[in-house]
Amino acid sequence: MRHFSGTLNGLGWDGYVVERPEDLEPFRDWIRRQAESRTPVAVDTETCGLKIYAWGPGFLRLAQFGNETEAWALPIEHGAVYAEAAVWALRILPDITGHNWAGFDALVCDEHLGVPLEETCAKATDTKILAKLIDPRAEMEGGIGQSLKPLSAHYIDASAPDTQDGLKSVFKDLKLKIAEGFAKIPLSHPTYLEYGLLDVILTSRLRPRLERTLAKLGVPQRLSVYEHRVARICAQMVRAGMVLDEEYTTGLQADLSYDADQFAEIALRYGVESVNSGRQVSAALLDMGESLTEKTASGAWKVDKAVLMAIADLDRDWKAIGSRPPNALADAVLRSKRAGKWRSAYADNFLENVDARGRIHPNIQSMQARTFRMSVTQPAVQTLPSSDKMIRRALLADEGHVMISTDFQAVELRVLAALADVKRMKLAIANGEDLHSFTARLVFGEGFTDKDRKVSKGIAFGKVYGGGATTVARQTGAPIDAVQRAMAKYDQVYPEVGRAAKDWRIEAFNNRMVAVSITGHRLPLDRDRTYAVTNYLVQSTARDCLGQALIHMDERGLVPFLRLPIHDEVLASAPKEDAKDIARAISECMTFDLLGVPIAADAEIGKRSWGSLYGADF
DNA sequence: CGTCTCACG
DNA sequence: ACGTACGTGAGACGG
Repeated sequence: MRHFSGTLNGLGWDGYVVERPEDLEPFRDWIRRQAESRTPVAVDTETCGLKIYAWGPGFLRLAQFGNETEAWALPIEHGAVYAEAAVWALRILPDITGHNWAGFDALVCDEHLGVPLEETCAKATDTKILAKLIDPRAEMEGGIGQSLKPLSAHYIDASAPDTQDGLKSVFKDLKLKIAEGFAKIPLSHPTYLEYGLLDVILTSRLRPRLERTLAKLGVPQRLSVYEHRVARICAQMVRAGMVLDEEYTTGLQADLSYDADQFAEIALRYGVESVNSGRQVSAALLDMGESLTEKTASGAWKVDKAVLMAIADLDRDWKAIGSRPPNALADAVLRSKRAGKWRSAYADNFLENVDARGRIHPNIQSMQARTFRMSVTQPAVQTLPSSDKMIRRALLADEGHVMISTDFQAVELRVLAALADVKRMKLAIANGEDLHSFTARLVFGEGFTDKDRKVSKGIAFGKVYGGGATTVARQTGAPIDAVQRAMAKYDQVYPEVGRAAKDWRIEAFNNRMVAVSITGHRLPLDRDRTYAVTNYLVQSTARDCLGQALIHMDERGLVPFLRLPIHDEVLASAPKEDAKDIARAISECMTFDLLGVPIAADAEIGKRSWGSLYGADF
C-alpha cells in the first residue's frame, strides 16, 4: 500500500493506493464505514483516453473513491480482483459524487466494469451539473467554467493544484504526447496517483459548497433533479450508439478523397497549391481579373462559400445560374474544399470512432451551451450536411429497425409567443396557421408573396436572435428599406415582443446581469450584448422543451429506441413492425402545453439509413 | 493558438 | 444615445 497526504484550505487529506490483494481488506473496511454512515463518496476513473467504446479492453486503468479527507485508488489494470472490488464498492455505496458522472464515468463503469449506468446514476450527484446551474459560462466567456481546477480554486483553495495541467507536464517530461500520456504513463507514477487521489478529495469537498451556493441563489432543487435525469437519458443514448455502414463509409471516404484531389489539381493549374488557403485563393482570383469586394475582420480578402459561389455562377443547389461566365478556379476550390471537409470531418471521423460491434457512440453533452443546449461530439452528428443525403446515409438503424425522426413544430417561435405572451401569435398557433404566412399577411397584407413570407421568416428569426434590418436583409436577400418597413410593421403587429425584451433586460440588470428562465436556469448576459436576453431565454426554454420531452419518453419506456437529440428533433431506431406505434408515442411525448401555447411535433418514419429521411433509397 | 471557414439547429 | 443576429464542433492555415 502506498500513502500520500497533503493539506487543502487548512484541512489535511490522506490517500492510499492499493498495490496487493491484501490491501483490499482495509479498502473494503473503509467503504463499509462510508456506506453505513451514508457519507457521500466521490468516484473517479482514469482511463486510456476518451474513446470509451472504440478503445477496447484495458481502457480503464485506475478507479478512485474518496470523501473530503480520505481517498483510495484501485489499480484496475493489475487484475480482476481490483475490478471486482470496485464493482462491489459502486454497488454498496448509497450516495456517490462524480464530476461529469453521467457524461463519462458512468459510461466507463457501465462498459468496462459491467455496472449499469442506470444503477450508478440513480444515486449520483454530479458536481459539473451543479456548477453549470450556478454559472453556465465557459472560462473564455468570463465565467469560471466547469473544470475541476478552476472550481476547486474558487470554492476550496486558490492554491489547489491543477491536476490536469500537472499531468500534462509529466507527460511532456516522459516524452509522451498528451493523447498517449493517459494510456502510457506507468500506473505507479507518483504524480498520476497523487492527482488521481486529489481529484476525488476535491470533488467531495466541492459538492456541499456548490449545493450551498445553489440554495443561496434560490435555484430550485427540482431543476437539479431534472438535469440529472436528462443527463442519464443522454448517457443511455450514448451507450446505445448507432450502427455505422462501414462498407459504404469506406467507399465514401475513397470517393470524397478522389473528388478533393481532382478539383485540387484543377486549382493547382491556377497557382493555388492549397485550396484551404484563403490567401492563395484570393491572390489567384485577383490575378485572373476577378474583383473581390468583401474583407474579413482582419482585413484580408474574404473568399468564403458565398463569395465563391457567386463568382462560380452557382445557386444554392450548385446549379448554374447563367448570370455570368463561371470562374473555373472558384468552382474547383469550392468542390475540393467541400469534398475534403466532408471526408475528414465526417467519413474519417465515423471510421475512427467505430467500436468492435460496428457502432459509433457520439458523445452527448446534455447541458453544454451557455443556454444549456446539448452538443454532440466524436463525431459531431448534429451538424451533418442536410442538403445532401450522402453523409447521413452512412448511419443506420439497428438490424431489422427503421429510423424515425420527430421534430417540434417551429418550437422557438412558439416559445417566444408563450414567454412574451404575444396575443396574435398565440391565436394563430391555436388556429393551426402557418406562422410565417400569418406574419406575412399581417405585415404585407392579404396579397403577400413567397418572397414576403421569406422576409417574415427572416424577421422572426432576426427578432429572436436580436438582429437588425441590415442582417435580416443580408440573410434574406431582400432590399434593406423593405426589411426596415416590414420590421417596423412587425413591431406594431406583435408589440409584446419588444416590450418583453425590454422587461427581461431590466430584470436581468436587477439580478446582477443574470436572466432566469421559467425552469430556473440562470442565464448570465454579457454587459455589451444585453439584447441577447431574448435569444437566451427562448433558446434555453426551447431546450427545456426537449428535456421535458425526453423525460416523458423515459416515463413511457421509449429511451431504448432513442439515438440522438438534435435541438428540436429526436432521432430514434425502432423495429420495423412497431415503428408506427413508437413514432406516435414519441410525438405524444413531444406534445404538451407551455404557458397556454401548444407545443407539437411531427414524426417521420424512414427506412434503415438516416439518409432515407433525406431522400436516400436505403 | 488565434483566425477563418463551414457544417447544423 | 444607439444598435448589435444566437448557440455549437471541427479542420486548415499561418505566425
